[in-house]
Amino acid sequence: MAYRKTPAEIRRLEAAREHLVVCATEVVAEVGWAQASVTAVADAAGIAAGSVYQHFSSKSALAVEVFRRAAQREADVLGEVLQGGGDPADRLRRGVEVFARRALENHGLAYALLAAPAEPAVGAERLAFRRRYRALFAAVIDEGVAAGRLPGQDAEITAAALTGAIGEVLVYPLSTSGPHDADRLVAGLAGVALRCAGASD
Amino acid sequence: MAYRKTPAEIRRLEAAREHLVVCATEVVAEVGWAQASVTAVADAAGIAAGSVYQHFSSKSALAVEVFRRAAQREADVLGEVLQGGGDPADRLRRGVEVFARRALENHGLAYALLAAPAEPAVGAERLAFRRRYRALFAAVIDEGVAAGRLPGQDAEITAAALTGAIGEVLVYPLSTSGPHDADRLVAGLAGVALRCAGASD
DNA sequence: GTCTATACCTAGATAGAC
DNA sequence: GTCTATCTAGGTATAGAC
Repeated sequence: MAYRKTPAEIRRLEAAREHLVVCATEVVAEVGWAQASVTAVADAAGIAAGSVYQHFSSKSALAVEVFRRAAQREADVLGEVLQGGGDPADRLRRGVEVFARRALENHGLAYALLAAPAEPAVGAERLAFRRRYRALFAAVIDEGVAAGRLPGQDAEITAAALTGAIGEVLVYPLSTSGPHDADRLVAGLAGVALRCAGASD
Repeated sequence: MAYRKTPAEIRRLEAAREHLVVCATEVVAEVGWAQASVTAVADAAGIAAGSVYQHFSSKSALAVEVFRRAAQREADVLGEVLQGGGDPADRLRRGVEVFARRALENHGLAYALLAAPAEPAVGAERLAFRRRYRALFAAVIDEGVAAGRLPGQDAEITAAALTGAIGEVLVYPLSTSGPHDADRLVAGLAGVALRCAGASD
């Protein structure tokens, strides 16, 4: 019994934890938070329910980790597009398009992140990330206003409205497995988002 | 023991049920769905937990009734304003203003209706009512487009965006008890809603 | 019809064998 | 470290006295 963990042990543990998070994410994407019990997640990862507690102190802690990972990826992608160069209104359009496309391509996970019923800890995380999305939108709107490309407005309110609008427009398609015309939806959403910010085009 | 209930008995029963619904609504507005256990609700109504089942077959049934009553009131008020006469864009603005004011005046309940974590049955009801709000908005937008007052657009998408935008803009103020500048918020929200629909003004 | 007391179920968390 | 088996808590729903 080593006094401290060997590098190999550490790596193996981290890999196990990683595997657990990935499997849990898949379960959540498929059945939602409410049905993603510790047992279900452990089964998916091929370990015993009790072993989950080797990696996370509680079910909530695992759920929060799952949420953060996935939401962070989307925030990164959105930020990348919104903070690029060129016309702010154009960046806004592309940001909305990219966000919507990714959500539609991965409905289960997107629905879980945006709207699915979840325990309080995940709900709090969701609020936090919505604030981050909002901040990203607010920044590009402020730029557009400063550049005279968008009319004067309260960027915080517009950004919140954008966040809510995108979520709501996506939720119905996301919550059904039936086919929907993605192109039409994405174009319509981008249009309404631009109008929201007052882009003339 | 009467063969069938006397009118007085019926009235008393309905009053008791009514009282239960009202008290449950207050509890939900104060502590949210998750904390509104049968015990808590019964305590608030001044009856025993078991007696709740004299009026509702399950906790879910009671929760759904509470949600429906409150959401219906808002839908009625919103419909009243949106379906009045005069300029469609003007009606849209007033509808948003009225909805937002009422929500801000009654944050607890509004937050419960719009966003608070809830059991699946209530979640389903929430989706249903959002579709109704959306339909109300879509109707006035279609009118505005037909009258040439609003630019051509997919009214369903715009209506969904409005529903989401209003909810999101209100959620943050609603979830905090701290003071916020209601007038500024309402004006900003009305502005973004009009832009959303493409109203030039 | 309403109360008290309790049965029961679900799901998270833990203990101890291996 | 991981599994099996179990404990526990919280909350819905029910049974039986009054």
